[in-house]
Amino acid sequence: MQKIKKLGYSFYSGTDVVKIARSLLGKILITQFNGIVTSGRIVETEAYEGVTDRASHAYNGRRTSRTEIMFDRGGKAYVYLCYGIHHLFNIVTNKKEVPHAVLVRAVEPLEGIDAMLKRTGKKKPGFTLTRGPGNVSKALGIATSHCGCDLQSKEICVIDDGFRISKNNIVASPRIGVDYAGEDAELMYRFFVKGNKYVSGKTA
DNA sequence: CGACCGATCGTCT
DNA sequence: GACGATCGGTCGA
Repeated sequence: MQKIKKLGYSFYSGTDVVKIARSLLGKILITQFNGIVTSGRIVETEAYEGVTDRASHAYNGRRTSRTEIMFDRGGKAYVYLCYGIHHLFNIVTNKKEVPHAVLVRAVEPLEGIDAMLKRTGKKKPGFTLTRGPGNVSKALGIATSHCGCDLQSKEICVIDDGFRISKNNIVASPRIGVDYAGEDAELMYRFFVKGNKYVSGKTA
């Protein structure tokens, strides 16, 4: 039996969001809504570095009712609607008033695959089930109504089950879909597990 | 394959 | 009134 522990505030309150995004690879994201448990191992993340990052919703200190939760302490969920269809799940990091966040772009399904199939309307488990941020939220049942949810709660949390990914199996790349961010679009703020079939976009 | 396109709506200008 | 931190289907090479 390996050691399993829920990630706490000390993990999320770290000041280096890029490092946290990398550390989240291999951790397990669990949701429990209405008694239904679904979980998956995180295999792809992106860091959004708040006020200095043109790709971030909080760039230049932009603070609105939508982005308000990012200014809270690390360890909260930031969920927002993209393209009117997709609910994207982010983890708020750093201290209060520092709006850093990590977008979870892909997980590898573990528990509750039946529930995931039901939620996504897919018939068979496949690599597209939890590939890409829209699909992750859909499969795990995360919606904008969960924005602000505390990751110490039983509804949404991340655990470390002792699984480790070796350094040479972690790849860094520019983020996806942020071409509007100018030079910041080139930052190597995306991390994923080399060769994992659930990783979205180009895996080179 | 890759390129293109429609869906769909809250948020910000 | 325009526009996304997207997805999946379709079309053509």
